[in-house]
Amino acid sequence: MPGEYQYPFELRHLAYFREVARQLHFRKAAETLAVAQPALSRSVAQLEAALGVDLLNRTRRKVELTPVGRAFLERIEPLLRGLAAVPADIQALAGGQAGQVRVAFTGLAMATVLPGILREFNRRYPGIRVELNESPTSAQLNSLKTGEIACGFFHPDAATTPGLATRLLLQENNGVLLPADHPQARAKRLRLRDLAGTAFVMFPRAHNPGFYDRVLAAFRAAGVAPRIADEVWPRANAIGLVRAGLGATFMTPSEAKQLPGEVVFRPLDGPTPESRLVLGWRKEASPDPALGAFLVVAGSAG
Amino acid sequence: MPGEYQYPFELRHLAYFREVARQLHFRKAAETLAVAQPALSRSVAQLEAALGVDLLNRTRRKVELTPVGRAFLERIEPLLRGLAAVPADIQALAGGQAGQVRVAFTGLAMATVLPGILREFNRRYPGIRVELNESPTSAQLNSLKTGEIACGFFHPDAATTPGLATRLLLQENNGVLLPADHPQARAKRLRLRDLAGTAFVMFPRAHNPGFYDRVLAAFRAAGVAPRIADEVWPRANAIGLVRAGLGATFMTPSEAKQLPGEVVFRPLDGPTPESRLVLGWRKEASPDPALGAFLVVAGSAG
DNA sequence: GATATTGATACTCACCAGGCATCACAGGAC
DNA sequence: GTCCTGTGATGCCTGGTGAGTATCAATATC
Repeated sequence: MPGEYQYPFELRHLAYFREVARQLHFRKAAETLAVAQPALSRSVAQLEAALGVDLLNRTRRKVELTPVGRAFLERIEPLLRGLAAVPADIQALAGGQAGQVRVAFTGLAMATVLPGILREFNRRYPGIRVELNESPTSAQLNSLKTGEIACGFFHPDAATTPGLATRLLLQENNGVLLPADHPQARAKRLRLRDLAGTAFVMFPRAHNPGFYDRVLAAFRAAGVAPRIADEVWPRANAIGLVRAGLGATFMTPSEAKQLPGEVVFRPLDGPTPESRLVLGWRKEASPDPALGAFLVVAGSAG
Repeated sequence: MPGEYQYPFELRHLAYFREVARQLHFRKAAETLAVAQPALSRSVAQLEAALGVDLLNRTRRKVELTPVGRAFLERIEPLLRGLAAVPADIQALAGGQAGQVRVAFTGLAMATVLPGILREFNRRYPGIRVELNESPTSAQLNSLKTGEIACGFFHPDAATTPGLATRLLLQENNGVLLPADHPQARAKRLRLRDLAGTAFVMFPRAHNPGFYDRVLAAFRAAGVAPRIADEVWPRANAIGLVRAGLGATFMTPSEAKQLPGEVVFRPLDGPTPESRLVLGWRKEASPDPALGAFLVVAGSAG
């Protein structure tokens, strides 16, 4: 039956036998093990009795392994070594000194807060590996629920998912990113209605319906019919399309700071959609220590 | 310090925890383990205390693994499975139902008793693998001393090596194996002096000086000067050389029975060297059980 | 043959794993 | 709300056993 206690020995027996097998000398092995020699003799004898097998050949003057004893030793040694390493590894894991965090992010996060957080995190927790995956908000919410990711940088919708904790990292009104040769590229400040007729590069609505709808609402408020040219993902490609002159796109000032030339960023006066970036994770009784470490760093950097 | 007892837990703790982690239910796990629930609770609590880490998250209504607990479980499961398999494997080994025997042999053995022994051994001990190596007598004696082989079929010299047990398997006077077109091939019986001038194929003297010298002694007794054409090893090649007409060679009747045509075997009257084949192994306090099984079969077949 | 070395044995003790009884708490039923 | 049931933890006691001390028995060395 699986699960039933099935070991005719304890680790003590195995470790004692191993030491005797190494030294082939009960007294010396007993000293190494910090135990009295009779206790060692009995423990090994018990092990042999439990297995129903002779492991050692004792004359009064010398001890040697039987062939079966040698085979037994070879079998248990790697297992004992494996078990010996477990406590330290687990403690490192629990102390947040080892392990991994799976993190999802959107393009905005990568263009703003994420690089700094990662740099700081790697400095403070070199033992923890961070697994990064760009992923739209909607997919992140799913992955959080299934446990596929430990936390995610995403754009919060109106409805907060229960069981999820979030921390606001960024909240900015969007401006527009224009090709350098756009007619309005000279203007220092713009309003949405100045951009009637300009094609916009968006992302698929399902990825973040909240923001998508705020964009449409801003157009409506400005009395302009939106012209959506392409929907593209991931985010970096949208910037590429703007750079290629295919259209404009919405962008926060923080993100725009990172961009090299050939495109111009202009803030928008009047109605303009707002972007919010949050870091979200599951509320849990015993959070993953590696995640805990990540949250600390992300919090102090935010 | 290597060798010191370094485990903050016993197998019991690990097996108990594993069962609780599987069922996520202390009472059910306790039943499976045939132990009372309080004992199980305390054992797991001890394990957590020893590691200084929370492995389980207990509310009064449900139990779940912490992330660290999951990592711990994943670490110990393969090790526990490995240890669980050890006793049965070792007992099979000790019972001679598994394992391997390294066996060396000379050409004479392979041409006479060895195939039958192997057939019978494989039938009776299908779990034991036999590792075979053709090897001259002198090399076998060395390999026996070093433990490189468990037993060997070889040709005993006058001096028996101490610590070695042997069993005589074959003792026959040699005849000669002649090419089919040899002048004396028609004669039913021969004496050594009839073969004066015939070239003989031998083996390097160092491989079995005892027999080599008995050959020379037989020539001397017959008043014939030996003519050694080639020295070749392994044995099968000598027969090939005879078949090719390059010379004659000494051979026992048992071995000659196995040979197909193009060569003729003739017994020798008068002085003729004697071949002895023995099976030899180290005398040991605790012999390898796989070897023991092999010796039993080889004994009943001999 | 005397001596030293070494593993096994006898005896005792202290510890602790395990059992039983019970508690404390959380959910569900109504 | 109240009761009931199911759950893991706690308190207490006992039997088993691992470990220590003293000693024995056997063998190799001189």
